[in-house]
Amino acid sequence: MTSPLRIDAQRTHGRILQAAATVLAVDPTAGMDVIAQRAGIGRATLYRHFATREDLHAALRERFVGLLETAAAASRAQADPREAIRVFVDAGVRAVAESCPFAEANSDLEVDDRVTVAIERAIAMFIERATAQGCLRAGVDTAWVYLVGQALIDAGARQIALGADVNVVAPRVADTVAAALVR
Amino acid sequence: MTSPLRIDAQRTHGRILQAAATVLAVDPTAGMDVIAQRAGIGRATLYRHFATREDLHAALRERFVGLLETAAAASRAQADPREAIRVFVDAGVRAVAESCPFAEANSDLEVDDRVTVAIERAIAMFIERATAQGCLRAGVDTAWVYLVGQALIDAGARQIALGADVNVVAPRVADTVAAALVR
DNA sequence: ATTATCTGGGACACTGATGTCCCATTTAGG
DNA sequence: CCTAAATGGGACATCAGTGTCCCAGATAAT
Repeated sequence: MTSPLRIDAQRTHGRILQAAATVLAVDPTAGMDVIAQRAGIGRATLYRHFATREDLHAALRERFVGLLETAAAASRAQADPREAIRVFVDAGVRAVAESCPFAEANSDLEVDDRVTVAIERAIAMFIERATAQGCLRAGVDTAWVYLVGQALIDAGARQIALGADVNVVAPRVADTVAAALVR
Repeated sequence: MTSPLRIDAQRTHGRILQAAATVLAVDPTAGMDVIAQRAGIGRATLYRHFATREDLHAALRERFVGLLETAAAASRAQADPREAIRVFVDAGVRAVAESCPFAEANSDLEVDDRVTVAIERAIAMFIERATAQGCLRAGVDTAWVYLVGQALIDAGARQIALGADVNVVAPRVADTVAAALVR
């Protein structure tokens, strides 16, 4: 039906996503004009690719879901719970950093079942293995892992959007989360 | 010069601050009408007490600064670094929960020197003592303490605004931050 | 009881962000 | 080279949030 995008249009599409991710990570209320400027294109062109701010969010979210599900799978493959949480958080930081949209009034994510499902499965498996191994800190349950993980991942991703090096920040956040939850 | 407020007006003033704190903690972009409604008053009355949204922010920030400086003092009094960070974070969660929403595009706080000064002094002392005692985790510096502390304090405060019990959340956040930074 | 203060609510102007449309120009692809 | 697709940029309507004003009614203070 729809003919494939011309290659320059595909590039533009990607540039927009990238720009939106970094801009919105720092200021979730930034206007479309700011995003367009960051992407180096006109505002009208931005609207040709995403008819609505909400559409742009959806696209970002879609990319995020993919990255997150991959991360969850990689995490599951780890036998050691410490390593599992580390892998998941590391990937989570990268995912948020280049797909943004946690910040946008958390409401966005709760809408998408796939996100919560992927996260909660990963957390459940982590807790199970950590409990079996007796290294889970007292009082840590699913909700707390979720809270701590989300808070630190978001903070790390913001640093990256601000110019910090992903390969420094991501592992560091992962270590910190692991330290916070496991002894 | 200015005659003191009538007692019902004082009550209203307090109700506004309280309402603003809880509403903005959940959604920093919430409109003045939402805050007024939460406070159980009319929008016009809200503007009689705070001529500008920025004025309301300033008032919240002022309350926040006071609570934070008290917290910093209490933290300094603790000899054990673990206890010092715990005390500071616990008070920090309560301060954010009932005063100022960090979230509001972090820019707000960076403007106020007193906040950063109080925080950085507390952190510096913590790091110094923890280093002397050799219990600081590898790679933890001032910036990282700041990042981790802010992220978890904000997350905890949001839970409280959402209805969670302060006396459960605050100590828990404090323990988690301590675990994340000290071994 | 009387007055000054406080409040509720509606009407209004203003501003900034959103989304649409159009036209001239550039660029990819057959 | 030639056509269709993509872009830049400006003009425009719309809408939501902000802040102002006014008036009638309620409430505290003396």
